[in-house]
Amino acid sequence: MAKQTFLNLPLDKQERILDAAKKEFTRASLKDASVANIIKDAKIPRGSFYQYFDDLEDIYYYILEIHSKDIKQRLSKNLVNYKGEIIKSFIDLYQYILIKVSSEENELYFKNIFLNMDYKTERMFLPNLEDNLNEIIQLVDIDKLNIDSRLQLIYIVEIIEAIMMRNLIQVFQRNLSKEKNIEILIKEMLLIKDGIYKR
Amino acid sequence: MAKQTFLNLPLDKQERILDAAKKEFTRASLKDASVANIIKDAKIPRGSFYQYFDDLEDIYYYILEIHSKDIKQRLSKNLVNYKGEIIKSFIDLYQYILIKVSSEENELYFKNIFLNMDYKTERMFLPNLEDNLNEIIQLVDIDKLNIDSRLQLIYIVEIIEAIMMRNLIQVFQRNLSKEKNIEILIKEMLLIKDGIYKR
DNA sequence: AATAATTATGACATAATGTCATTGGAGTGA
DNA sequence: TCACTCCAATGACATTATGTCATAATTATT
Repeated sequence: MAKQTFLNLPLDKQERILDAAKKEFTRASLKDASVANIIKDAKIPRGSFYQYFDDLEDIYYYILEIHSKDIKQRLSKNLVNYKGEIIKSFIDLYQYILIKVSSEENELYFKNIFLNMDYKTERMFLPNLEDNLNEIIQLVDIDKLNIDSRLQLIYIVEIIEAIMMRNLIQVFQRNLSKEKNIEILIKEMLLIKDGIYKR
Repeated sequence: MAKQTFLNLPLDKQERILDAAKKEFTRASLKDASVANIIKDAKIPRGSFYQYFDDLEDIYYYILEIHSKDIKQRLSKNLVNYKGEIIKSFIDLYQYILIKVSSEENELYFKNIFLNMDYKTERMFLPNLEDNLNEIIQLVDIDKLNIDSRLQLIYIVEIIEAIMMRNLIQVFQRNLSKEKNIEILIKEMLLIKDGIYKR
């Protein structure tokens, strides 16, 4: 995940390389992108690239992490603000993500990311077990939830995140408005909140 | 999706090629697999391969479809057998898939498929909007469901399939027993059936 | 037997990957 | 000032892959 050599570089050079890589990942999926295009654009020799990163994947996930760092933080904040209300916290998180991925500067980059989404990329992008999810679930108010133990919160979070990801992909696949897209997300959230079977 | 030339081939030759390809996709992900290995194993010249398939992806999805054809059919059958009961139908489908993907001959192949799962592959593998899902949702009994229109069934099916896929991936990621895995799936299904919030 | 249609073949042009030996330069200590 | 150390920079290279294409071989059709 970015070798020390890269991190030692002057910031403007780092930025030049990351910009070139982001440009390439805006043009093509991870599968179709090439190191050649990145180094040409960033004006660095081929050997240097491999001094900085293991390979394409390495820089791909490095850049993605830069863009998703605040998403992971936002969830904890929401849980505090909404007093452990999990559904509200995730709906707010979704709106936050939606604004972020459809911002002028990032839209085409994210379009490419989401149209080629795989499970590994998803794990990098959303809060997950490997990072701070364990701390996060401590913040959830489970009194109103239909579970026997805090452990089962994992199931709920996974379901919610699956729903979020699917709806995000729809943004770029269909040409729905942001409003309509959020409307559907909220409908689905309520569906699993109250149950898909009638009370 | 497999050119006519391939389909004209004698069946044993077709099979030889498909076997070689499946072997390669058991060894490596779509990203890491190579045409070279397939043609070496199948003992056909390079040119022939490209007479039969557009490229690696082409044969990858062709093989996957062979293995998922009956899964898609099974869902309709279940809906008939279970009189439109959607949750029961999907739980049965899950058990059917689980047996299939962990069968002696297919286990390592599917392990590779699932550990490298992406959304495109998922759409190929599970019943989806593009194929007969529209007919399928006609079979669902929506009287007990918490929706206003049959259209919204799509949301429910998507949520259920997302849950299924995540649990299938777990089979190969963690080393859970099949029994424990199904137990968790059923728990999650009941969770969304009754709602994640207490009644 | 002649001709048409289809399939088989492997050499080739092209492009990509990751490595490595060497060069260059900045900082340090004597 | 010099020698030395430590990184960073560099691009040629071996290797491996892709997809194409002209031609040969085989099979079908008349």
